[in-house]
Amino acid sequence: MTATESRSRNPRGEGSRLRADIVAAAASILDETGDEQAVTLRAVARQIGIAAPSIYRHFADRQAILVALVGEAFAEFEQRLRDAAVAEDPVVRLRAVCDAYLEYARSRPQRYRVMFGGLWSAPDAVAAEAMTPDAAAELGQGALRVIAGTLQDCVTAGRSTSDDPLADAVALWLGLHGLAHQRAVSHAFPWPPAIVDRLVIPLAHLTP
Amino acid sequence: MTATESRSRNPRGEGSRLRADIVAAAASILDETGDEQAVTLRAVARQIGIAAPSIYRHFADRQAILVALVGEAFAEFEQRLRDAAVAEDPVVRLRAVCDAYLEYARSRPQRYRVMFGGLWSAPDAVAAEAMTPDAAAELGQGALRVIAGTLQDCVTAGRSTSDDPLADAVALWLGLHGLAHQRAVSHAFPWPPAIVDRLVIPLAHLTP
DNA sequence: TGTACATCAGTGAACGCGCGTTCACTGATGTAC
DNA sequence: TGTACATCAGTGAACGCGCGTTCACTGATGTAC
Repeated sequence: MTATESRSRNPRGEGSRLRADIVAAAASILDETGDEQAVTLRAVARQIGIAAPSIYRHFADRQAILVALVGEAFAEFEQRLRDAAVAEDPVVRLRAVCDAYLEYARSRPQRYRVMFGGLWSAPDAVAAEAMTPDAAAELGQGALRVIAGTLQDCVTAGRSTSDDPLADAVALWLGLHGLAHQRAVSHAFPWPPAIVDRLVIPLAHLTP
Repeated sequence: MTATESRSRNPRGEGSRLRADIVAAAASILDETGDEQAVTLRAVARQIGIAAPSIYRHFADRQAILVALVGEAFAEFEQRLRDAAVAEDPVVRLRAVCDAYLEYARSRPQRYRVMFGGLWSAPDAVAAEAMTPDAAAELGQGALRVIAGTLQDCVTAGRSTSDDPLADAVALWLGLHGLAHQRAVSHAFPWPPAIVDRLVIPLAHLTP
């Protein structure tokens, strides 16, 4: 969290490197403190070792940093799901996607919380045009499409009895989200054994 | 949000009325702004029409107000679920409990978000002894017990094939929580029809 | 090859703000004698 | 019945703090001529 002090100015034309550093610092502060309010311009600047006003060259305001952070996080998240969907067997593939989903949330609980935490429902963000309602609605849809596609494959292969894979993908996602979110939030919850199976198998209508 | 100004001092021995007013004001600020950071001592004091330091007679600090607010909210929440569990038929009863759960979250989305939002996972709250880890873990367990009891009744009546009603109650709760939380957070999500059925029926293993 | 100049990345000081909290206090009201 | 006093509910001014943001700036580096 302390400034590195060793930072030297970027060469000309590569000033946008600082932009990446800012987003990375914001992510690291968020992961460490677990509090999006702790991601202040000054905290970010301290961590990188720059003066706070330097941020304005790259972001319009504080909110814009968080918007960029969440955008990148969703892209990485979706990629993890895609990378997990490799097995031949569609049921194995679906289970791997679900595990990747939960593993992402477990490895970055605070980031997950903010991604799905309604940063966007706050009047501020949208009103300040940091993010359009359309863009906000699109976030996470990519991840949902991965789940829906894999579930569709299970149905096609006769391994799921879902009568509406798209709708059931939403239900399955809600179950995963409930678990991921509750895990991110509570350290002491007494989870029953095989809780993931108890969500995935019925929600995906997998046949034995 | 503006001060009433008409408030007059409580009679002797009933100073604790102000305590209730403080919690109510905090709840109203939270519901209106959707931001727990907006629940400041000064905002609460403004809303009630008192001076900010008057709060210290009733609460040790800012965090204590939020702890009291969440405690009351959970008690009310649990009562709603109990009140909903009246039907003779256990499946109807279970469905009514689930509907009451979702209705509570829909009517008080911001309060729901904070209740389950990990106010407690933040180092601050527990470290500041505003709340013990045990007390934090107990929150929401009452609501879970209502769901588990009703699901058990469904099994006993031969209307659910769950092999472990307590574990499946957790799974069902996670599904409800995922839906309630996502609804609280996103205004624009394209919900498929009958999403509640798609969660409750499979997670509770209800038989047709 | 030299030089004036434009561009770029980033700085340091300062602003006004709302906040949590502390402090010594005020003034009404009940109670002991 | 009167009165001194303790208790109680709440106040007003002030503190130091970290914040987002603005402003005029610095100094290195590439480029046009």
